[in-house]
Amino acid sequence: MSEDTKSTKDRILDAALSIFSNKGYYDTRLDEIADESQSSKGSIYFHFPNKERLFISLVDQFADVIERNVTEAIEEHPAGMQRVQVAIEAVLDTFGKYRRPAKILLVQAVGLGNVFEKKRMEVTDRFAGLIQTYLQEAIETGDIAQVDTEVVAHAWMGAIYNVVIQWVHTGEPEPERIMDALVPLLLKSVDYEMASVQADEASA
Amino acid sequence: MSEDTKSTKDRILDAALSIFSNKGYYDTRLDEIADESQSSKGSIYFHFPNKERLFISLVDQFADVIERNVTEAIEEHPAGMQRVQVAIEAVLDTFGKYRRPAKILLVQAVGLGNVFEKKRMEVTDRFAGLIQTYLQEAIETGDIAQVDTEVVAHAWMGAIYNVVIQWVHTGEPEPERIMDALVPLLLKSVDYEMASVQADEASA
DNA sequence: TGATTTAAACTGACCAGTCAGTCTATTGAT
DNA sequence: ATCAATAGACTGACTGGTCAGTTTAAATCA
Repeated sequence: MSEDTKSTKDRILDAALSIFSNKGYYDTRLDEIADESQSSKGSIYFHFPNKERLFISLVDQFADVIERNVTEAIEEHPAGMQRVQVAIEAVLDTFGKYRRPAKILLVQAVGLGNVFEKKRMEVTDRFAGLIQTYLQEAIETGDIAQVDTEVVAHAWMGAIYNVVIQWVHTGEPEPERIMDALVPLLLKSVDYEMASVQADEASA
Repeated sequence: MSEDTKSTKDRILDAALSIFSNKGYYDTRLDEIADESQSSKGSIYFHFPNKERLFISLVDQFADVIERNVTEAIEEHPAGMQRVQVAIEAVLDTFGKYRRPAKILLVQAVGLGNVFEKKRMEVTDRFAGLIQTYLQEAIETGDIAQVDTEVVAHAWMGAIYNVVIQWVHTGEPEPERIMDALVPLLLKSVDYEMASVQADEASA
C-alpha cells in the first residue's frame, strides 16, 4: 500500500503525525496538514470533527499499539518478575520502532492545557496501572519484597519516558543502549537481579 | 511585603505564575494576567518584551532556585554517594515546597513548540549534567560500580519528574511518601544501600 | 441520480502586541 | 518654597494578522 493508494483519512493521519510531531500542536496549521496529505481542509473536517480530536486520535492510536504489544508479549510468560521485565522491554521496543508517535505521546501532548491534560492522565494511569498490577503479582509470587507499587510504577514510567524523550530529541542514547542500561537499572531498583530472558523479539 | 506593596513587576510575575500554572501557556491570556496583577497590558509589555519571555523568565527563575538549593545542600557533604543522595533530597524538597513553579517547569513548559523545547533542553541538560557529575564522583570514590551515567541521570530525572508531576496533578503521593519511597529506589538502582543521612533540613 | 467525498474560497472571532497619552516622582533652577 | 522640566512607570483602546472552522460547488463513486 503506497502513499497514493492509501485512503484519504490515512493520508491525513500520516501527515498529521508527521507535522504535529515536528512542530507541536499549536504551531501546526491545518492548512499544512491538508497540503502534505494531498487533500484539503474540507476533507479533514469530513473525517475529523476538529483539530483537537485529530490530534487526540493520534495519541489514542499509539497508546493502543503500546498496550497491545505489552499484553501480547506478556501472555506467554508466567506471572512474576519475568512479566515485569518483558513488559518493560516491550514498551521500549515499541517506542524504538515508532519514534514520531512516541514524540507525540511523550512530548507534544504535554502542556497543552486542561483538555489534553485529562487525556494524558487517562493514558498515563492506564500504563501505570498495568505496571502496578504486574508488580503486585511479582510481590505475591515472592519474586520481590514489598514496595510502594504506586510510586514505583510512576517512577519507572518517568524513567522510561525521559530516556526515550532524550533519544527522540537527540537520537542518543540509541534504543539498544537504552535497553541494556535501563532494564537492569529498573529491576535492580526493586532488588531484583535479572536473568536475561531469551531474545524473542530480536530474532523476529 | 504584602501583595499591594510589591512592585508591579513582581505582581505580574506572581499572577503569571498562578495563571500559567493553572491553564498552561496557550490558554493564558495576557489580559487576564493584567487583571489579576492589578496592572495593565501596557505594564506587562513595559517589563517584558513579549508573552514568551515572560513565561520563560518563570522557568529560569525556578531552575535557578533548584540549582541553588542543590549546590548549597551538597557543599557540606563529602564527594561520593552521600552527595548524590543529598542532591536528590534537595530537589524533591524544593519541588515539594514550590508546587506551582514545579508544574510550570515540568508540565506547562513541555510541548510548546521548538523555541520552548530548546529552553527545556537547556534546563534538563543542566540538571542531568549535575547528576552525572556526582555519579561519576561516586564511581571514582568506589561507592558504586561502573554504570552508564548518562542513561542513569536521565532515568533518575524522569523518575523524579514523573512522580512529582503525579503529585502536582492529584496531590498524591505526598512529598513525604515520595521521599521515603523514591530515594531508596533510586539509590538501589545503582546497587547502593543507603544509610540514612541525618535530617538537616527537617530541623531548620 | 443521488450520496459521499474532496477542493477551495471564504468568514469572523480572537488576542498578542502597539502607541498616544496620563500620572507620579525627582531634579534643578529661581 | 514654588514652579518648570524631564524621565520613568503605567494605562487601555485599538489594530491587524492569523487560522480554526464553514460553506458551496464540483468531482467521484455506486
